Amino acid sequence: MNNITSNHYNLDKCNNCPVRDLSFCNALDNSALEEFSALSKTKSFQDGQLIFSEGKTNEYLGSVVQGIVKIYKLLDDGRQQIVSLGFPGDMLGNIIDPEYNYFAESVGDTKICFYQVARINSFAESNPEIYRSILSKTTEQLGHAREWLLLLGRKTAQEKIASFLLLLAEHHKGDSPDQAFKIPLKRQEIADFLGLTIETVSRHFSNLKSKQLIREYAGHMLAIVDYDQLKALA
Amino acid sequence: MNNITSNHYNLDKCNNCPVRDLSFCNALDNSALEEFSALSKTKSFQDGQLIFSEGKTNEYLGSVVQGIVKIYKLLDDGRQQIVSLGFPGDMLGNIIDPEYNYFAESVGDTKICFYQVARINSFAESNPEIYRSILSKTTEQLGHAREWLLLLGRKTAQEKIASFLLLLAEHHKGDSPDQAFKIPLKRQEIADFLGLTIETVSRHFSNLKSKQLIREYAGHMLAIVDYDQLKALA
DNA sequence: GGGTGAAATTGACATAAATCAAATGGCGCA
DNA sequence: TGCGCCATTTGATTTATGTCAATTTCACCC
Repeated sequence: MNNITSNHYNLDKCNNCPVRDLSFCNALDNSALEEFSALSKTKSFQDGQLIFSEGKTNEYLGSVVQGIVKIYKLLDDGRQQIVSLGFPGDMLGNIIDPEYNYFAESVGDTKICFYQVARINSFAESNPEIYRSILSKTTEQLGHAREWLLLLGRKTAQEKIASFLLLLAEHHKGDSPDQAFKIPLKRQEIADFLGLTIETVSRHFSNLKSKQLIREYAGHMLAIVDYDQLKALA
Repeated sequence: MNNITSNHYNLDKCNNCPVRDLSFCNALDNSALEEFSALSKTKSFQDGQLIFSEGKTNEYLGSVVQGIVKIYKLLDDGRQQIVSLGFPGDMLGNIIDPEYNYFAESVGDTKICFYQVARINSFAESNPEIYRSILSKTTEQLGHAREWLLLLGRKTAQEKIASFLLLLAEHHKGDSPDQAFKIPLKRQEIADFLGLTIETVSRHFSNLKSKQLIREYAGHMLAIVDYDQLKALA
């Protein structure tokens, strides 16, 4: 990420820039959006690929175009906590801090659209409303983080799992109600997102299956059988 | 808070507005700061007093002037998680969401400076840099929230307590190194901040005391005896 | 100074989740 | 088809933290 401009990353000029469809830029009018989009470059990442690291110079602001990105923190002994999942449309990083404070890694294959922080700032001189857009995204992320504080600090393992499944379901609302979807995270990642161990995650999945609240098939396809009852557990 | 403009709250016009000294407005030049400050009103709160509630219309953005404010979320059955502590200089609330998403309550006696969100927005028409200031504060809060996600999700009770004490110590750096300070939170509040029970908090305080890493006296005065060892536990 | 009530501590015990260890399942690939 | 590698599940056991119940401490006030 810190050498995103170097050739071996093979960046594409982002012509029909994805930000157009993202609330990210909802404060910009069409011509400003055009101009801003021209500053972006998209890049593809494979499953498990590192996107940026804690401590590295914060040169780029990203926007998830496709796939899911996990943002996580590490303790010295390797304990890991995922602090955010970036879905399409979500902002990645910030334009304030001099360094990244997190690790970001691709969950499955992803496409991410990057903007140089420096360019955003100079663009903002004539289009200051860009800051309000970014503020809006950041406020949203703060809300999610605090929701998760409640989950991590006060919910039981079962409640955590139920909340997580409902969160995933939220992101498939468009598809069609009660539609099955693929669980994008491995059990270990779910554990690192919920502050649990892999075994506890597995056991509670089994519980929910035996209670017929969910159904899992064909690898990792998940169907929520009884949405209301699941919600009651969350 | 939703009737902050009504008489019985007895608001003072904030003449020498505290925001002047807060990074909150660091993007504003002097005359703009003057103008902005004139929009503010300070209000005092007593220990335990509710400042705003989840679900109420978000009409005001606050800035903590004096004392500490706890921001928390509740589950239906009363389980509580403090998601943020607001120290002097910290922003309270946001200018994006239509409603408050949290409860805010005074920890000890506090003074808070309020701005109407609507006025901030109209002020921003001629001073758009205000958005960058608020973005900066919000990004900082997001960083703290995510740091706490790591704590809640992955740290042991002992590590949580140690981290908490170091956090408090951070806010007394100015006073003088190794200076004792008053623990502003009750045990129950500490528990609700760390995702623990009051008994676990108490036991680990006792542990740390018997290990001579900290000393507590005269009610709730705390002295960190061995800073480095405490840090090693965090 | 003694009484009152809230807050904090301490003890005994229960339990949810972690840990350790095996077994099973799924999938690419020779 | 079967081997090998992960990921996942399941089981047995331990442990950190929660729960329930006294007891102690402390601030406040008459």
